[in-house]
Amino acid sequence: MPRRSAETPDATPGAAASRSTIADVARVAGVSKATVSRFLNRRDELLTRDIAARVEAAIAELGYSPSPMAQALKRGRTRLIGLVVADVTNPFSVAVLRGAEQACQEAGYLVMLFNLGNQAARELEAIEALSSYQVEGFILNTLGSDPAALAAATRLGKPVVLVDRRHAGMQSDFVSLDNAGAVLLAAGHLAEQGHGELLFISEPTAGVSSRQERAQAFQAFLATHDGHSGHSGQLQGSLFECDEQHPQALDAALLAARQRAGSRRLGVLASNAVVTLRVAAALARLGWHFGEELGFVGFDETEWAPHVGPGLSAIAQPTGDLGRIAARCLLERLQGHQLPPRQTLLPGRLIVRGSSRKV
Amino acid sequence: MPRRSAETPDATPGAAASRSTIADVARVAGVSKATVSRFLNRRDELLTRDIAARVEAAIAELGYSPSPMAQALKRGRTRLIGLVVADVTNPFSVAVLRGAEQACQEAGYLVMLFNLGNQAARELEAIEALSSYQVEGFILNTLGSDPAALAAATRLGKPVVLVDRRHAGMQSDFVSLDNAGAVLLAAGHLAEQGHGELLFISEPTAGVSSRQERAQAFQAFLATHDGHSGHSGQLQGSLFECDEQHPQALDAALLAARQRAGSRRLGVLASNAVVTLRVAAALARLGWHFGEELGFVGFDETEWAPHVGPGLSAIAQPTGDLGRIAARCLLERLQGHQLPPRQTLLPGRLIVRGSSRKV
DNA sequence: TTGTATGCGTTATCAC
DNA sequence: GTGATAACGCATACAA
Repeated sequence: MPRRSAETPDATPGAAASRSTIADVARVAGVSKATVSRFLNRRDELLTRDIAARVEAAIAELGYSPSPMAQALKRGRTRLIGLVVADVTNPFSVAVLRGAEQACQEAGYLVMLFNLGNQAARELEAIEALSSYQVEGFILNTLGSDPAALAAATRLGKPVVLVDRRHAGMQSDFVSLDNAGAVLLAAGHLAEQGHGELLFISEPTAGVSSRQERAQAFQAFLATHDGHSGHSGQLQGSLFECDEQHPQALDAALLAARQRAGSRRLGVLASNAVVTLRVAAALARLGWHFGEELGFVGFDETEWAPHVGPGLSAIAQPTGDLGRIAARCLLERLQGHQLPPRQTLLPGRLIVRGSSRKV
Repeated sequence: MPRRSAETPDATPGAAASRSTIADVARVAGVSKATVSRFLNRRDELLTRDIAARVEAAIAELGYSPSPMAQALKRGRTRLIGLVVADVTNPFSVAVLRGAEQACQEAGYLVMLFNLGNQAARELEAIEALSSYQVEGFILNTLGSDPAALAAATRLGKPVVLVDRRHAGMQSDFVSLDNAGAVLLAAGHLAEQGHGELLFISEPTAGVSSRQERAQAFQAFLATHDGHSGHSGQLQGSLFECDEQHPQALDAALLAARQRAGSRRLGVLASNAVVTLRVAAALARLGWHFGEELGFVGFDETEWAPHVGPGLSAIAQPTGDLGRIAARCLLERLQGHQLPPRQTLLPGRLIVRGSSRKV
């Protein structure tokens, strides 16, 4: 079948108006494909002025743009970055995504997103799907529970940057909030505001590194201050993992903590926004109020934090920067820089609202 | 340079372990490339048992999987769907994304996401970038302000499904909430709960169809009930567009509405979650409270709606279904079904909480 | 039933 | 400076 001539508008619905190719441009310009290709890739060197002009005109006339697919096939470079996210519903992940996307776009890369929908089992699948599309590197914000996934990526020789969550035995670059510092910031603030009994509430750790780090930092904080008497006498605290399935267990944990507190004030630290919402639900069931029966600080700043109760104090993560830095980190490796695995830790910012202020 | 032999593990870091190709499989299995290809695509017909076994073994040994890029180049089919979103930060968009993604995945398609970051100017750019990767169709949840964008998609003969927002002069399938019905539901509820003065608050319409539809439906509701005396005397209402830049204008609008209400109760209807947050901020400035100085219903159900004030009543959109239906709609067209443009309108669901209940 | 040859749209290596 | 031509990895018409 002869190629459809370029002049034919081809209004036939359904019959995709086949994109014009480099061959079409060459024919219209009356030159060879090689010349067109040269014009495109190394337009400055070795080109007669009038030939360059003709090629340029032909490209404009046909609205030609090269096929990244074919280019990828030939060059082995796709200018594609694979971004795997545990859950797009998570605002933290989305914020990171935005930062990464922006940095990639500036560098002429396109981001291919794969959403796990919190199914850890799909982690390997994601990496394979993405790498079959020849993405040049990965940004991973996943559970990190499947070692095979990370192995697959490195086996393929593709650089990986991990965000927020480490993977077991990883050799990759890593970008994250300074969890230890952030916990200190929050717990210190609660103590300073006169909360003598602290409760750290987390999702089930389930091997997620950031959750572990935050819990450990909290324990370290307690150990440091144990025996010391703070602003309101003895400082003590405990940890609780709140399971989605058993909300009443959270209620019980809160009641128990209040009991332990006695005359001291109870301060609660929620390890992320999901936990914050669960705590809010628990308070509603108990008839408690933020800033009254308990002081509160939660990880992750959200748009709704100012409007719940007296305003929820929060640890804001530099999400955009995390994404941007992760992307830049990856892009540097793509340039071929041989560097040892780097870790970048960014500080959190405490935003104080009514929920944690001394009455 | 001779191809690296398959047995070499090639641990050289940085030197991407080149994926094995169909040629490698053919060589290992001792057959031709065509045979391998046939095994892959039409494995049932025409294949000697032992040859099939050999090919299968070779594939397993090499961990071979075909390159979608090369397949796309050859077949013209990529199994890629382009999804353009005005703003990934918008929970509505993300929820739609999830539904669409799931449906596409089930059909063996991969979703390529392009985020506009609310820059309308990038709409055309998005469509061109995506279509250069040969996506087979588009799901668009964009501003719809750039007619050239939609034109570009249809010019390329690629089917398009619009979600939530219509485009000017569109010929495409369209999936959305039944905005008129939803407004009736919300306004009717407010009236029924004894709110005699209604205020509809929207973002600047700016040509976004869903905003227009909601505003018009509200006006229609007022027209219908004008003169009629409802549960609390005369029913009246007005509309206000709240600009992000001038929050104090919103405060003034609320005060004015309260004034007009006189002894009647004031009911406020927010046209989306962003507006709801702005109203919450305004109430904080005015010292008002949801459910007291005003009754409230907002479009879009959010995770935080139950925890703001006495709980915010909301119109929940069937976001997951919207995405799923949009994807299925597109996939049907991809199968080659020639159908006229379809519109699918899904009903909203009213969730009543403290903010709108009769005291 | 299997192998050979060709082309998808590019880029790169040669000649000219 | 420019033009043939051979790959890249795959699918397919055709030959055997």
